[in-house]
Amino acid sequence: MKSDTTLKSIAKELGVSVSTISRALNNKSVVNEKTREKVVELAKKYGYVPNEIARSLQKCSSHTIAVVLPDISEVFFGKIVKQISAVVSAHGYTLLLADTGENKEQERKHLQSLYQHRVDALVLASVDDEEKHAKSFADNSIPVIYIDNVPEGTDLSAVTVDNFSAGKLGFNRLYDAGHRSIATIMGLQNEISASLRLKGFLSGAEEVNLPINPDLIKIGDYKRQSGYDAMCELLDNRDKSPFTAVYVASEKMTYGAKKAINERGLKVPEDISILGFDVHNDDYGGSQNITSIKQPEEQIGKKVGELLIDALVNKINASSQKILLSPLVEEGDTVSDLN
Amino acid sequence: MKSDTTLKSIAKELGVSVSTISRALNNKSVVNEKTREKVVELAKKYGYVPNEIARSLQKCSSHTIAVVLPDISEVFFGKIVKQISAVVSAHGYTLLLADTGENKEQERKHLQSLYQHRVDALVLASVDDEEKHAKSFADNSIPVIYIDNVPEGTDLSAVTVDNFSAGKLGFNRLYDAGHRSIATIMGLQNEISASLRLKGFLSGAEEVNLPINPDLIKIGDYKRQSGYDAMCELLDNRDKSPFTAVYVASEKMTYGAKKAINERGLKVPEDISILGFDVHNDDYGGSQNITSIKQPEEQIGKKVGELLIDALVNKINASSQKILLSPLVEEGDTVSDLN
DNA sequence: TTTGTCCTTGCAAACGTTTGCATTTTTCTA
DNA sequence: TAGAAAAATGCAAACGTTTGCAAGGACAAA
Repeated sequence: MKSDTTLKSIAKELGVSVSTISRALNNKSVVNEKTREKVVELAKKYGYVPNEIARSLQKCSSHTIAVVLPDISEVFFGKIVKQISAVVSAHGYTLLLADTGENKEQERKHLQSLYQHRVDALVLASVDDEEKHAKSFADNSIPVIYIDNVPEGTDLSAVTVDNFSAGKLGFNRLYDAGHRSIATIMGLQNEISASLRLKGFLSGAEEVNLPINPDLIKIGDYKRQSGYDAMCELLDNRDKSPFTAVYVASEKMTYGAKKAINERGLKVPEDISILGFDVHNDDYGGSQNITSIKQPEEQIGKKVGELLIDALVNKINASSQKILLSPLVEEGDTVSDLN
Repeated sequence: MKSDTTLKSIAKELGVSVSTISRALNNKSVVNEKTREKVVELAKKYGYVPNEIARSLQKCSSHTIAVVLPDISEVFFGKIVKQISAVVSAHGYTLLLADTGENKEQERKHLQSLYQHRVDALVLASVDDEEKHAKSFADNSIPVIYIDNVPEGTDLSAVTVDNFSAGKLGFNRLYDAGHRSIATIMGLQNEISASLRLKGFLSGAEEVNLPINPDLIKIGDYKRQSGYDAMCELLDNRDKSPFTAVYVASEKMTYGAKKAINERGLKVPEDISILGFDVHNDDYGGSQNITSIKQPEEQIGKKVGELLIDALVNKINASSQKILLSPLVEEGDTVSDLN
């Protein structure tokens, strides 16, 4: 590969015009077969690699898709990115990745920079309460797809797990197993996804006319420590507010909660049942698989990729698609059946 | 933000030349202060965003860094990417990410495509046994930095944990705790990093004149299942080839091995001590923290970022830097002290 | 007033492509 | 063999910047 070989240099060597070289290499329009052969041969000899930047400028398309995430080291996002990459790279697109560190300001900076790079599309897991920065991509007809945290009432497209259903499914899984005193540890309620999960959970309870003791609802920040702390509070209050099961709404909080239970010498699921959220048992070191409500990351990533290809390659401009994927129950050994 | 506002359109509106607009906005060369103000004001009014593609073409620099990995959903890589992103984005660089799925052909395709995008640098965790594809970046004076798996005797730069030391450190940790029959589960020996770890392990044993029973050396493929399988074999042979501790050379195999032990009703560390590798206890759900040899991901990523900035921004062209970072022991509760 | 200096601005080329249109060459038909 | 149709090629503009060089104007010193 040589980056200093250009259409021009090949043209000069061959004594033909640049246009001919371009056409020969892109085998689009008609070029004399003998000419083409000579061109191709020479291009190979010199290791010609087209300059995508020049191409982008000319075509007004960078063949590039921005992916903006709060934390790429989270397995959840990693798996999604992996799928998106697989789908779009098959169509010649490359990912521009930005990690915002869950910081609103960083997110805005990255968006600005990516806009400057004239990305063809944007996939965004936002931590920003304002939508306008993402919106301005769409205003310039750059497709935007939200994942994970979808602003309420947005016009933009989105692919996520159905968080309301996930909350309800969690409640039902425990209720169906005979649990009637159910605690929960949910995420920060200023995030849409978290608040939907709680709503779903409560709605499940309401449907079966089971009152939920407010003392059994704890809020954490998704980190392991907060799951641990919340669980400790629940356990401390167990005399006053007893419970037989807990639904923990994030992977790391689930681990923290389990740790708190084990530390007190209680057994899972004999003493307390745990239903986790999005636990990656495959990657996980426990001897016991945790029953959990799973987000279908592979599906999310794949769907995002497909929407992107639809928009960019097939030029289908379905404005504002809202894809809600169903959560699943992944069975493990941490929920006991009281029936 | 508007992408259809260009230097030209602002120039026309203001009745001055494009050059002046460019200079005013880049506040490089001298421009009349009043002119600059007018330009800046108009640029803001129209939401002008420079076209990075045009800029790249002109400057022969895309402000873009390629990161090519076998599996972005691995926490190890995720953490590295996060750090690299943090360092380089502060200097205006953006990451182009490619996930090869541990597939040599995919890796080559991605490299080709990234080369085409004229990235300014390449960070590569390779699964390719041939070095030439990466080499051709360097041949065109594009800095290349290997991470994780560094080809033996390469001319290119590299930042990794010192795998030999990691192997030795693992042995010593167990030996110092009084263990004398030490098993190990290592990675596939065609990968340099894995073979170095084994060499380090054996070298540690040799230094203290402790013979290692070859039956106690197992090879896995880094996945959880293979750790489980290898451990089962070790346990099945325990009568013939007894051992009190095992050093498992990857995170997921560590989990698998622990599971195998627990399933047989054996206790860690009372019956068997486990020393893991690169276990992320923070993210991990076990009630017991696993003692392990840690790769300093944050350091790796940070160092890679710094080398990139040195090369790209500070124009220090130190050819072929080999950075070996020291592994650490992260103490947990899975190695018993026999002294 | 002249000369020279400095400040500000414009011109035009360059970066490497693609592509509509015009032009040349070839091939075919009558 | 002329003429037309078809095929192959070239020309030049365009994409949106940056930047070396030159030119213009203002102003001060002589």
